[in-house]
Amino acid sequence: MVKRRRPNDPPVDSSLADRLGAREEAFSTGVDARLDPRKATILRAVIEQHVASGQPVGSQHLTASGSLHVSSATVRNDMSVLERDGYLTHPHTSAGRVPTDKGYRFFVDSLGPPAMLPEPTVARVADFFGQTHIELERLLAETSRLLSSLTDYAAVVVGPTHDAATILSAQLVSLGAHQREGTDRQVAILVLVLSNGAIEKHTLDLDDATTEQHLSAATAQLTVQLVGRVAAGLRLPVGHGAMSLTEAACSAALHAITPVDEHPDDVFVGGAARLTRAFDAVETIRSVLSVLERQYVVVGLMREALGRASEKSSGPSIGTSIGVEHAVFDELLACSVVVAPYLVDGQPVGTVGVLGPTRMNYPQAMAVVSEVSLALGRRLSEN
Amino acid sequence: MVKRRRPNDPPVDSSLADRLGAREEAFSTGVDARLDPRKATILRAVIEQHVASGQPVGSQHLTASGSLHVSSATVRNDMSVLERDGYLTHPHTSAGRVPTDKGYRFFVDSLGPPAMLPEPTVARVADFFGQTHIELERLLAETSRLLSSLTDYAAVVVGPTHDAATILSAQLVSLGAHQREGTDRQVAILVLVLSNGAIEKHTLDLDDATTEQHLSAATAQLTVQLVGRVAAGLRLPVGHGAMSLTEAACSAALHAITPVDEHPDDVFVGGAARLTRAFDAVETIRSVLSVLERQYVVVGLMREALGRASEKSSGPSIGTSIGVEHAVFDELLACSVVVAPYLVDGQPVGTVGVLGPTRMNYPQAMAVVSEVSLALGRRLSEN
DNA sequence: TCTGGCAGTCGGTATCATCGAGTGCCAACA
DNA sequence: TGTTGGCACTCGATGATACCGACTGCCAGA
Repeated sequence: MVKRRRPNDPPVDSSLADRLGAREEAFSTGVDARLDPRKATILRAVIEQHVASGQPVGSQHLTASGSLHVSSATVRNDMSVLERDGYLTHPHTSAGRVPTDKGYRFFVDSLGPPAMLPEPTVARVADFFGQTHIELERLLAETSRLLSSLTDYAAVVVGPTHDAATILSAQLVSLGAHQREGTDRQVAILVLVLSNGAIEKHTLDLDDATTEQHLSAATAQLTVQLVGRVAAGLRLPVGHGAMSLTEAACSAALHAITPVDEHPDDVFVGGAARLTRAFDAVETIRSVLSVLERQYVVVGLMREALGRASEKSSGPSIGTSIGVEHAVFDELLACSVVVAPYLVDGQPVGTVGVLGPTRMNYPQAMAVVSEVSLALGRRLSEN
Repeated sequence: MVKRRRPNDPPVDSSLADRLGAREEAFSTGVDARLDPRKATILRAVIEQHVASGQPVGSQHLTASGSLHVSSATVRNDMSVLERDGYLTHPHTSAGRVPTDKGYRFFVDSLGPPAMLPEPTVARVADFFGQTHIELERLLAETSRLLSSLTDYAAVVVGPTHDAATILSAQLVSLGAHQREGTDRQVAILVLVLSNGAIEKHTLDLDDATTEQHLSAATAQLTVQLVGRVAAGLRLPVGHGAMSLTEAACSAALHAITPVDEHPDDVFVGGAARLTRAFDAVETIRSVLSVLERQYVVVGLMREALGRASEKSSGPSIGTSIGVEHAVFDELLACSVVVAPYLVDGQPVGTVGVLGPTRMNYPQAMAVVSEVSLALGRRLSEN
């Protein structure tokens, strides 16, 4: 029964109160004074225990686990304050405490720079990205698997934007003629190769019997007009009257590289099956999985989480979004997201992230996401 | 209490016994005489009820549902024979009967040609494939969603093989030089456009500083050597000594269009989240979902099921694989698969299918798969 | 060969008592 | 004022028990 108290690490993000004040409406009492050191420690301990065990944690458990040198009664008092302030709840009277989303948010914001990953993990990441060159698409898909396997949550990789990429090649290829609604039509496909290794395509519907000669002429024109230009700089040629073949192709090119909702950036979701372990209610599993099947929603979610990125002093910026914070996606109320952008030549071009239960091992997830985003960026910067 | 008996439809696939004999080892009693009409009717009724309700079905329920004009005692007797012969089981003494995989197999084999689909379903399929042209990949992905939404099971679409397709264009594009392990290397990407609308790509690692001139020369040579040729006819040029750039590119082309295990045909899995409703054990859900994430396994499963296709007189051949029949994939013991090839210009080039619980609505699933495979084939044959 | 009747089986559900982890509060104390 | 030990109270989880009902299996009679 040692009763020594020790001064605990007190770093509390001062913007926390503001950021959460607007969000957690159920809690409007103005008591947003930053937590005192011991309460912060207790909150952290509750979260760590709860994440590890999945069970509500009681005051006895906490004091028994050692690092806290106060009596269980004191812990109880502090916990009830933490509950009043919205950081904890308990499912019923005689149960232990469970962190709220606000509690997790505090926890995440009070984390320092990402912890060191265990050596084997670092090695796996290095091995993975040290592989001989593979297709961009495949690389991204495999990256999502890697992330998922390292964290045991579902992982998302959003492919690089084409903004900074230059067009290396443009080609119009005829797929041949076919009959449609009585008239002869012809379908051609425009293939663009971009400097980031992506290949984008778009079909064109040609309304008259365009000859091969027309197509190769158009391809030549396209080569002049497009190759070497930065993808983001593409503009629609101002057409006067009917569009020429080249103009139509330019417009198709623009479509091909512009992500829209129905044709989003490439998104790779890996390890979704792992989420079955993360939740106990089957209905939750179902709704989360079906959200993950809608790519544009996933992209939106990643963007949302990235917007919440902390501007830490060192290391990459890591975004987190916890439960109610992305309440727009109400199927994901029980989920948290940890994302990081990856940089090619210093510019953020895409994101990687994991999606798991709010009861997530944040430090580990953040460390892994950070490591993988750095490694992926490095890899893509190579050429 | 009407006691009139009526002669029921007796078509029993005579090859059934042989096909199952080798498979269901737990059942070796030689009693493989085809089922008498009433037992067949009872079996069918049990299956239909069980599929509809999910519950074991008892003799009373069957007689109450009307179409069976015998007493429950008679049904009981028949059911116990059906159980002895391996078509039914019951989970415990005081429970009703549940079909075995062998029971489902009998049921499926005794089905006639696919039933007519309800008008709205037919309309949805027609609408879907009547859309203006979209990208091949997108079309296939959306097709898997359509299938899934129509059946409420997970759906799989395997993209068309390139065997019959001709090469429309081949192009080598440099992605620029980069440093790797001290030496200067260069990466180029070979892009093939095939007549079926597919675009295949493969990266080449060039070990010396190849110039743009070399690449365009090689592209010209490739165009001569490859364009117009049938993809299946590609052969590796017999190299004497070091490979020339063109030879290397040809070899890359071969790789690009040859599906191997690590680089399978395009596979699109849609609606996997729907499987959460199909099983009650979370562990089953998890293992099935994680199998669906391994594309090459899915391809193998589809192939297996397609090999089991019935050679019915009319309509497309529909393959089914039920539980133990694909015991190789032991995670899928609780699953059944219904697949059909789709034909382009009369040739089967790919498959569509659904994967659901063995307790599946086979007639409906088969009708939908059949309809969609026909429609997809028609659509792809258009150009 | 079919049928009605009846005994027997056994899982599912409801009820009830018990247990114990955990809280909240209070008085005492540093 | 903040901390602590003690104590009453709450309430879900667990386990025992009984009951119900849906089924089967069997048998004797039509």
